[in-house]
Amino acid sequence: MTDQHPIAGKFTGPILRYLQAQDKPRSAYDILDELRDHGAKAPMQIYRALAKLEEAGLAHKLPKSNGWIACDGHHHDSVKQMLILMSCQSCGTVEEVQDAAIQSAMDGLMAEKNFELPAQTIEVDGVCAPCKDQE
Amino acid sequence: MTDQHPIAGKFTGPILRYLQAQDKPRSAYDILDELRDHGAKAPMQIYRALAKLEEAGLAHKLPKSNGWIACDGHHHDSVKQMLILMSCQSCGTVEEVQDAAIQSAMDGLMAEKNFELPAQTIEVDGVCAPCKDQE
DNA sequence: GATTGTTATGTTATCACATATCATTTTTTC
DNA sequence: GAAAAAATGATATGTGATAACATAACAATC
Repeated sequence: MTDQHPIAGKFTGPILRYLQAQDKPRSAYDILDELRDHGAKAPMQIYRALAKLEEAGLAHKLPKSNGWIACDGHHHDSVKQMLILMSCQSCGTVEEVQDAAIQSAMDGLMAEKNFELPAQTIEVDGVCAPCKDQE
Repeated sequence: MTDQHPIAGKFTGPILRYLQAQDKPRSAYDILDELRDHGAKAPMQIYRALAKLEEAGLAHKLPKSNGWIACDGHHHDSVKQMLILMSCQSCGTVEEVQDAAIQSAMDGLMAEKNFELPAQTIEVDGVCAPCKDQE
């Protein structure tokens, strides 16, 4: 594979590279502005490409704050495992984690409630270790 | 307590009663339309009142889907405990839960990451037991 | 009771995020 | 290479949220 962005679509590659170069989430409209010189003109073009990237697991959407990030590269079990995005309110960075203990507790609760839960991405907003320590 | 809506503000009472009468979340603009005859004219009036209700623990915002619900009346530990809103994609109902096992797993992860996490409201979207069973 | 500070409320305008819809182009498939 | 299907382009609009400023209500102090 010589191509770093093997997802179909005119904008998927540029978007992915742009997101990978960022150290914090970007909005669809940020991306749109960035890709003007690639021919992007309307939000839909960006949202369509982002949907493909997300489906491929190459990008994640922050469900609360509407931003988008490139996946950190670790494999996620997108079928069953909840993906937790730890977002720092101070510096803006986002760390991706999947955690067996949380997963197991969540599975237990959902079984108890007889609630059918597909894989989720949840966002938690706090203060990351470096920001916390430098206070 | 004789007053069912002891929060200051012209719209907090009517909003709370409206939300309590609903069986699914309503948007701020739904509420605005509903409260026209109480004198509401602009979104800010609703958002301000909702912020007060939320701070008082009488209403919750669904962080993903932007809706608002009245609290179900159970006491929530709003200081430390994560509130999970289980939202049914089929019928729209929302169940509020706080779960010790999930809390403990989450606390463990946050301690491990040295991530400071204030109380969170998270929304998970699935299919509730009644909807699941009647399929 | 006039002045000042403070909080609550009203109002306009605008920003930000997301999608519906339809036209056009490209690709696929027969 | 024509018909069907999928992708893309482009316009318009729907939806959620807040900035910014104006006014009113209230309380405290002089």
